[in-house]
Amino acid sequence: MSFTLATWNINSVRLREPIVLKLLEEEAPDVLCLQECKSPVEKIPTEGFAALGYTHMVARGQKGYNGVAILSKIPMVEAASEDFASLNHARHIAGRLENGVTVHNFYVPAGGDKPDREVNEKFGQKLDYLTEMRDWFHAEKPEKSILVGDLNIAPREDDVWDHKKLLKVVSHTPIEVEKLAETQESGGWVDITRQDVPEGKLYSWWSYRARDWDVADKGRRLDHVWATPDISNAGHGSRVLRAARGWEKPSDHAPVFASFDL
DNA sequence: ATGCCCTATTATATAGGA
Repeated sequence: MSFTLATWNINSVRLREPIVLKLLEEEAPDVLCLQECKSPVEKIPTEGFAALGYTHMVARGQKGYNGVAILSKIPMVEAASEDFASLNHARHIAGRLENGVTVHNFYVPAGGDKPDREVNEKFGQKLDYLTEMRDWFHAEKPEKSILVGDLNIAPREDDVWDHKKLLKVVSHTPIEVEKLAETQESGGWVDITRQDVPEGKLYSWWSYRARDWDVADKGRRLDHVWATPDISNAGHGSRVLRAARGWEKPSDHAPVFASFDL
């Protein structure tokens, strides 16, 4: 079977219910992974999603911060939920689809301002979170799996608007890029987005602070779609729905899509 | 690279985002 999946940091699923519905109506991915829902699970507005055919959901939530959810048209059961780095944060949920594919949805800690764990505890937590992800996937040896989410790291030079200017900015520092590579290698994960779009600038996030995000185009590719090697060849059709960054009351992230023919 | 920003909170300033 073939299915399409999207990942989107929504920055409040309740405030942005209208544009979640717009995405589901207009693009109709089979599976939508959301991050930064900023809502307890019981307050996620599921009725409208279900009315569009997204009758399955697995989620973790907390009040005000973090929160991850997977909405699916395909029957799905909860497969895992880890609290890496013991932060007591809702940053990971995994679902197993009826077709046998496991989908991991992550919201990796942003890491604060200064890229130095001695002066910025949050940066240390980000590195520790990635280390524990790495070790977990090393033990888990994932198969027939997809990993998506806001990983809060733009690894490649062409994943940011200016590589040199961002070398000391959290999200693109060499230590984070190396950590992300370790995590990716431990699970054998293939970057599906860059498998499909191997060349050129590609972003999924543009700051709210830029006066004209579209013209300035100072973006970063923080949102990722990975897959295990046994299904990576089935991945295709990757794209960033940049237009969604310009929708009414937008998230600062745009959805990233990929399809799999299995 | 900072920032003319944005969100949730038993809110009315603060913490967090990246």
